[in-house]
Amino acid sequence: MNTIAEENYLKAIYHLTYELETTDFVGTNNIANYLSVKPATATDMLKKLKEKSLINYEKYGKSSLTNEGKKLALEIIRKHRLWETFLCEKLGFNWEEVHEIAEQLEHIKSNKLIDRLDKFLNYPKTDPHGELIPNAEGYIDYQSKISVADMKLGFIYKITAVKEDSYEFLKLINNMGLNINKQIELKEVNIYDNSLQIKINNQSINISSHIAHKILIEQI
Amino acid sequence: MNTIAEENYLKAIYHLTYELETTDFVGTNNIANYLSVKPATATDMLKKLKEKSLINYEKYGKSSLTNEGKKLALEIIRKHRLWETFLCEKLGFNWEEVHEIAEQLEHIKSNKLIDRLDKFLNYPKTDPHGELIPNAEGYIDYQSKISVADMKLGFIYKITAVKEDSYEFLKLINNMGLNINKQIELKEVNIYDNSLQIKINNQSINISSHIAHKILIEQI
DNA sequence: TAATAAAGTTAGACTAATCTAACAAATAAT
DNA sequence: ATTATTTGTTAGATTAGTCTAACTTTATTA
Repeated sequence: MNTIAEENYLKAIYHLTYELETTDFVGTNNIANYLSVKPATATDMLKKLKEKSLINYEKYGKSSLTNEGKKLALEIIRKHRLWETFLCEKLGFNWEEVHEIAEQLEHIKSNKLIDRLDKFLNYPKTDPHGELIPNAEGYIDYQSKISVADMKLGFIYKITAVKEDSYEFLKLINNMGLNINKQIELKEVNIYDNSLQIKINNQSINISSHIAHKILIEQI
Repeated sequence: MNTIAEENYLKAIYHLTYELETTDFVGTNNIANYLSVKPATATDMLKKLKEKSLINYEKYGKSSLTNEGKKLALEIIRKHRLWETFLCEKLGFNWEEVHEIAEQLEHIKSNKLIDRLDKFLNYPKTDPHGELIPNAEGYIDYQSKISVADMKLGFIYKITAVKEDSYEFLKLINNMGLNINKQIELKEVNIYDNSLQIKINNQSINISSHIAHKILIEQI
C-alpha cells in the first residue's frame, strides 16, 4: 500500500508526461514545482519510488513511470474523476468547486467502493470537465473523446454523444439533423472562421467550430 | 484544522465516555487500548489536545472532552454515520462492510460536502446500524431513538418509524394495527417474558419484547 | 500499612515528509 | 571551450506520530 504523498507524486508524473508535456520524461524541478514542494524533497521521493519500482530514475536524469507506476497513477486518476462526477451529478456541485474535494477523496482505499461508485454513476466515460475516465483496468478509451472538430478527410464517423445537454443546445442540433448514431463525414474546413462543411443525411451542411467541439464522434 | 490522528483521539474519547462507559472521564490506557496504540503514544497526544483546549487532562488523571472537543467529535461522528448511510443506501453495501471505509471518509474536510450529502440522503436520523446521526450543529435527537420497549407508564406516545423494513415485518405490524402516527400507551409489563400490554385503537394488545424494540416512538 | 500490581509518564529513537543551505552536474551562451 | 546559468543532489534539521524501556504515581490487597 502506498502513502498519499507517493500517490500524489505518481499522479504528478503522469500528468506532466502524458498531458502537459510532449516528451516521455520529466525533470525533478518540474515535479517539485507541480506539487509545490522544494526540489530536494522531490529528489528524496523519486529515490523512494524508484526503490519500489514505480518509476525509472537516475541521478541527474529525467524520470518516467514504469508500467506498474502508470497503472497506479491511472487508478488514482480514475478515482479522482469518478468522485468529481459524483459531486457534480449527484450532489449538485459546480465543476469549479469539485477539484479540491476530489483531491482528498481520490486517496480513499477500497476497490469495491470505487467500482460500486462507477456503477452508481452508470459507468461514465468522462468527468464533468470532459476528461476521460480510465476503466477499472486503467484503460482509457481515447476514441470516445474525439469531436466533430477532430475529423479527418476521407474517414467516416458516427455521432456518439454531446458535451452539453441544455435544452437549447439539444434543440439546435436536432434541428440541424445531428442525432446520435448518424453517420457523418468531413468535406471541407472553411479557413475564414474554422467552420466545417459536413456531409450528413446526404446533404452538405455548415457547422460552427464551437458546435463542432461539443459533438463527440467515433470512427467507423 | 486538526490532523486525522487528532480527530481519531477525540472520537475515541467521545465513544469511551458517552457510549461505552458510565463515567464522564477516561483513562490513558483505555484510550490507547481503544485506538491500538501504546499508552506512551496516547500520553503525548493527550498533552497536545489539552494544549489545543479540546480536552481536559492532568498528569496521572483521567481525561474528558471540552465543549469544543465534544463539538468536533460529534462532527466526525456525523460524517461517519452519513457516509455509512450513503454506502448502504446508495451503493448497496451491507452494514458489516461499511465501517472501515467510513473510517477513511469521515476525515474528508469540507462542510459543504457533508451538508450536501445529508440533503442527498434526505436528512436521515439514524445510520444503517440504527445509531443516531448528529445534525450540523452537533445536536443528537435522542427522542427519535426511543422504542416501544422504552415506554413509561402514564405517558402517551405516537409511532414515528420502524427499524426493520422487510416485507414480512411490515405485514406483521400492519396486521397488529401498529401504524405510523398511531397513538400508543403502556398498560403493563409481563414479567414472564418481558412482553408488553399496549393500549392502541382503544384495545389492549400484547407485543413481544423483540417487536417492541423495533418500533420507534416519540412522546406527545 | 507496607508490598504488589496497575496505570501513566518520560526519555530517547525511528519513519515519513518536509525544509534550508551548500554543493555538484549538466546545459546554454558568449 | 570556458564561463555562467539552470538543474539536481546531499547533508542536516524539523514536525507529527509512533515505538520501547525505564521510571513514577496511584490503586489494590494481603
